[in-house]
Amino acid sequence: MLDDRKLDVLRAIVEDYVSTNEPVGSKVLVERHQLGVSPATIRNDMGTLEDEGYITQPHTSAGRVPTDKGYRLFVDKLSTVKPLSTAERRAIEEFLLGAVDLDDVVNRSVRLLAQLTRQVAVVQYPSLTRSSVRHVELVRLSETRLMVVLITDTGRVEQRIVELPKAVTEDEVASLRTAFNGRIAGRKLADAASLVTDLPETVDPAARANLVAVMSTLLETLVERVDERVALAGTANLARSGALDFPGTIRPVLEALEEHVVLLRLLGEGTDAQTVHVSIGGENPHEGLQTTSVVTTGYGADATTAVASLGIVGPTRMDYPGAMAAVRAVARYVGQILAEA
Amino acid sequence: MLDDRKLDVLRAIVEDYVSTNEPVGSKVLVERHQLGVSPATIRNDMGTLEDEGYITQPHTSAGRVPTDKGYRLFVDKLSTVKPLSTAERRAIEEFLLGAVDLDDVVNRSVRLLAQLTRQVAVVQYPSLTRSSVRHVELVRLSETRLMVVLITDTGRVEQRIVELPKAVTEDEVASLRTAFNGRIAGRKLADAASLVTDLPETVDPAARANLVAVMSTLLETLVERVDERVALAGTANLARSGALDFPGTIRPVLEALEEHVVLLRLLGEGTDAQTVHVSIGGENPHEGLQTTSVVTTGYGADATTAVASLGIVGPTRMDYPGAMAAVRAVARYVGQILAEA
DNA sequence: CCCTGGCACTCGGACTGACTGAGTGCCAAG
DNA sequence: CTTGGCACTCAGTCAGTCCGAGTGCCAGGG
Repeated sequence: MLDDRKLDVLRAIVEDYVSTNEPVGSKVLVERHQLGVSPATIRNDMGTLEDEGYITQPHTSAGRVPTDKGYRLFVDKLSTVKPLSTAERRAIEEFLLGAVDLDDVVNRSVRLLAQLTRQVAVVQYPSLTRSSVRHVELVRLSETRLMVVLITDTGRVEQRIVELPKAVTEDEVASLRTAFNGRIAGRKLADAASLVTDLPETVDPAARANLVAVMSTLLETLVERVDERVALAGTANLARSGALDFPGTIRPVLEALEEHVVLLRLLGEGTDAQTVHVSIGGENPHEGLQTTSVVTTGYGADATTAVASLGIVGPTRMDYPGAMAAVRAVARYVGQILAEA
Repeated sequence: MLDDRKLDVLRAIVEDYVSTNEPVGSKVLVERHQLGVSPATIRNDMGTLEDEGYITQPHTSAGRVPTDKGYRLFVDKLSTVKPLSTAERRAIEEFLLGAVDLDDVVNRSVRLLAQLTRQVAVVQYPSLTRSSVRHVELVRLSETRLMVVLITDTGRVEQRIVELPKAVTEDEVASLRTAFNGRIAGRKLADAASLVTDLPETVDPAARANLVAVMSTLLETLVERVDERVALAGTANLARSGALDFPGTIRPVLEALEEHVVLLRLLGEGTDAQTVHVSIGGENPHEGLQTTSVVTTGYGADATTAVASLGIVGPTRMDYPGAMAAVRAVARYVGQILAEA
């Protein structure tokens, strides 16, 4: 059905269209690429490509434009990941090395990614449940108020204030602190929940009531913590090509990007640190993102287990090889930095 | 120069233009408002208003549109702050009361403000330097690494990891902790810096080297902490009226909004918790915001001292009375919530 | 002195029709 | 299977026309 030349034609169409933003016709196609045949032949090929649904023409007397399906084929079969230039690599490295803490790492990454791809960049903070506990700190604010501070190995710090049902002394807090840290430090947060539950048996029964309160707060922090944080940058890039890439207005896209729930769902697709996940146009779950493509991948301290995801959002007319390369590269560097911290 | 009727005319022009988004002519003006005179008279008034630079016409055969100067006069002299409906007040209250921690308060506020005004909302996190210290916690991560956690009375928590020049024991950390907290808890962060400096005299000289390291980190946190955080919401509102309000593209505006430095500078203008500050069009320092207006005010636990600012950014063609009322109301509620926490 | 109605003028926006050129689909021949 | 030729379609552009909103100005009246 689709012989090699037709695939070449499709690739050429995608590449030309991405770079020129204009429907591409048979004539310029043979001029710009060495296809070795005449425009008429290309026209025939384009005809079958259109029949198969890979390309379409905006109106009768215009050239062809790739469809979502066409981009999909291009991404899956026709494109090779474009390696970044050494200059780019060095820029990434330098830029990220200056980071002082986790917030800074995330912020720098997201800006960097936006700048590299000239698209909207999204970086998820390292997930709590997928990180391990480095330390739990209990701070006695008053007799009945305790601040629980959770520090993970990815450098993330979360705190919650607990109202205690019963007053505690500084000493009691100290013993709780030791008990907790002895138990769950170094464990995955997901496991920590169960470890905490059977802790009460081993401690002074007098402190039990308070313990339960603290425990439930901890659990709440890690389970009910749906508000996983994300950082966003480069929204101005959406307005770059005028309204050329988006039908009428970028409003629905901006709205979708403001819903962190939506973003997290997008990022959820690419939890694997090895592969780069691409979601094109209509493949996206969210209504407002039907005209966009999303390129994501996971990142983490080691290559196998991802602690979170990052990626970009842009028009379907996007430089996929470049975007995929940038996303992958930034993910690797971020993972590396996390591993060092 | 400008008698009462001319001012009435200006007010009418601003109000009509804001609601219809169309240049307003003399005829519709007398139809929609009870001015008691004929269109011809209005035309004369409009003529002088134009001579004075308060209004302008986009092209010859069109109606008039307010200039920045016109909006300025309107805001200063002609508008009365529109009180919010009780339904709106209740909505604000309900929405903010559900907040669980500082992050939540800020996020809810910014979304609420965006929704109320249908503009871009900006909320600054309570400033570190203007808050007081509730507690300083030192966590010994390893022999030479210490985590410093700073908790303010506004509920903000900041942490930094310090590399110590010399190993410390758990006991030494404990004594440092007590020394710090006895010294600076309850003081303004701005004062804390000086209090810490003369601390060394009173402590075990052996711990000095470490102390200096910790101290400088603390200072760094509060002084060099230029990266005051801000939350942003409602950017999709910029794309609402198409490109009607912004010449060509909203890109420069989006770009400006991504620069947190710019945002902070905008918010810096309105540090007073009593008054609402309005900056119109060309009055804005930043290039990309020449076509926007900014409405800000300070907020804080009590009415006199503001710990941070919040506000909105929108096109100069904006419902100023409504925006000012919403900004003020949200600021008050946020202040109230902070006072309770 | 100010207000008013009348009138000529300007000019953007909408509509029309003609033309151009890019691009296609199809067909018959190599 | 490829190719050149040809008729066809249609978006975009340009010029011309018309309409109406809105203005500025002026002379007359309270």
